[in-house]
Amino acid sequence: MSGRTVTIAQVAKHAGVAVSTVSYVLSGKRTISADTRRRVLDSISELGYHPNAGARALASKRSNVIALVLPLRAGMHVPVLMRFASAVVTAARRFDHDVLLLTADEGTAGIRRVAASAMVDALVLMDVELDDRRVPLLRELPEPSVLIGFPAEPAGLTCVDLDFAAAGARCVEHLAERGHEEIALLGAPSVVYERGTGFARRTREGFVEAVEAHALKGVALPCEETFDEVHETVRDLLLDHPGVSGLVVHNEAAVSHVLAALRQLGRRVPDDVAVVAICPDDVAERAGPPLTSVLIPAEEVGREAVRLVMEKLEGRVVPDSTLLAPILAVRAST
Amino acid sequence: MSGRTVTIAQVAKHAGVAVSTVSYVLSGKRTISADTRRRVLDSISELGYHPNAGARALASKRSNVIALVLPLRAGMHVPVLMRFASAVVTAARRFDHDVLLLTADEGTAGIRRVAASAMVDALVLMDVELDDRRVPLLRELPEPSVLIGFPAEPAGLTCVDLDFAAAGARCVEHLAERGHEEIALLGAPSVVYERGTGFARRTREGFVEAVEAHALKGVALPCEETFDEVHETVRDLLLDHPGVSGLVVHNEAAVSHVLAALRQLGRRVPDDVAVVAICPDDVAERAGPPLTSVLIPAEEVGREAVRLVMEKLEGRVVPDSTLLAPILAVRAST
DNA sequence: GCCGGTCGTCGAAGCGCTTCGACAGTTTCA
DNA sequence: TGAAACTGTCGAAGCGCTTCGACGACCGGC
Repeated sequence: MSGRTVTIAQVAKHAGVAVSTVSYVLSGKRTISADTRRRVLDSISELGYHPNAGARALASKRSNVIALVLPLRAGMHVPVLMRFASAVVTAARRFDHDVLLLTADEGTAGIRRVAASAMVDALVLMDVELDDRRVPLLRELPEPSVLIGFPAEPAGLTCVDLDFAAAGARCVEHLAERGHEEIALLGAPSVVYERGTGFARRTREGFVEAVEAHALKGVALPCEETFDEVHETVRDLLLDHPGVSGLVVHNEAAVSHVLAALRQLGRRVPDDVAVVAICPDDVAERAGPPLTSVLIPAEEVGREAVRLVMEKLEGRVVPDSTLLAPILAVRAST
Repeated sequence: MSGRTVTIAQVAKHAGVAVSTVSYVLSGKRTISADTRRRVLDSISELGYHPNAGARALASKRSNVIALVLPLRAGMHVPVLMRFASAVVTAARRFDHDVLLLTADEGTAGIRRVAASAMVDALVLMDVELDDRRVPLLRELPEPSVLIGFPAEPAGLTCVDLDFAAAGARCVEHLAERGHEEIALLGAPSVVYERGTGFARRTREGFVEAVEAHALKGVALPCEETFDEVHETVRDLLLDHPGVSGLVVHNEAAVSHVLAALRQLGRRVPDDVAVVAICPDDVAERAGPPLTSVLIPAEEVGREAVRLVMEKLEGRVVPDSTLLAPILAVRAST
């Protein structure tokens, strides 16, 4: 309410105290008597006071904003990204911070800019690649940062992710428990492996190791995302490995095509072929039939990333690596 | 370069000029001799100077940040959202602005907060509903705003969107040209219509009107998003309306299920049933078969929204309503 | 050769906030 | 019963930037 912007000076005058007293009421950095505090808070709400973010940042050297750097490249699981982003915003708000959105197409320049101009106090980066150009920059930046995903050399960085190797292994275990002896992994498009994206490779490694550990026969293939290519991949797979009775699909965009292809090839799920997916829950539930899946815990990862970056802002030491355990939800497909 | 933050004062000293001169070089608001300008710019890059955003905002009353308010509710086309967001960020950078990300779960409080604290100069809101609680707030806010989507009462607001009515009509026209006489629209889940989301209704209206205009038989149905529900909807549709030979699908998540259902029901696309979708291009291309579609021009809408909000920031008058014309891409499905 | 106009630059006054040091007034406890 | 230690509050000094008014220097016109 009231004409134009309300300043702390007006609040102070209205409450009959000094400007600094208002500031201390707000920050709690010095003790203020209950009586004074009341009066100040009353004035604040009566006048509709909101501290000016710029002035606050200038004086305190804290902007209360964190940067969220999104990838937005080919081959990404866009809906998952969105859920990460949403989780990050929500979590940041809990720490009284806002989120500045950066896209990767500005490259390292954007990161440097927002850090150097003190627009943000800290950074959260998504979809980090094994050999990520932004990593060296982060190391030399004074602002704390947290990565979602793992680069090849994560020493000295703080990284969070689903434990994809464990997720791959968990799927294999599940199929082994169900008695399948020959299984296959349909993964990301080959370009994603070539780019060195960590999660795709780690899932495959977990798959391969678990296959060996359980003495199964297993094959891991990349998988493109158009219907025709998926159909071809599935057909060739079933021809080349007729004994395959279990499928792990780690490719959100291809999931429904895989199911359609199996249907068309006359394979019933789960009677002829069991299918486990690594994908968001809603995709698994929406599929026909609903898929047994390891969910990608976007909310949890986002929340954890924010928690870690806030810890670092407080100057506390946090673990270099945080791997979230996979959770398998059993549905109709196995 | 150099130890800790570089200020404008250090640049001024290094270049042998006054602080204000450096400022004018940067802003171009007063004429500066070529010689002085050179020296200042050299000092800036030598010292690695980046203006402090907080100080700048405080002194100039401009934060050079716009807020992007995302919905993140059930029934949303998440990948489309992401592309909007990305387009908005890219466009904003072109105007030398950054983007603060807000999610709707903070409600109107978040909008009020970032506006009142001068964190942002302007706002862009996505996925506006017909009866949106945020709209009254926007009207009273001094900061300019642009909506992506249309509320019931758009007077006095600035709104941008794909012309969904025209898109629905365009699909009908296309099917009519191909000689289909009985067609159907599979739309959003019914909850989306009930919520009063504009784009779903407008597509349906465009569809219905065009059906009449072309003297066709037509039926419009909501469409859920799980495989089983889609399958049922399609089956019932073909039973109840055996003459239907053309389908318009305005539901991104259901598109691949519709195709799978048709396949399972023994209908060939496009020989038995022609399918036109209103969805992002990549979904249409990835489908089997690739779909004739009206693309959702996310990039263009985002860019246009930013352009409009910048115009308003400059104090210029802009049209209340901007409808982007639909573009139909013909592919294998019709 | 003098006057009114640019042109290019400077100095200083804020912008609204945080935070430090100071200082009455109260307790606490040797 | 004083010195020491708190408590609660104030005033003022910035934080780094933009912007306004001022002011020499230089220009052209009469």
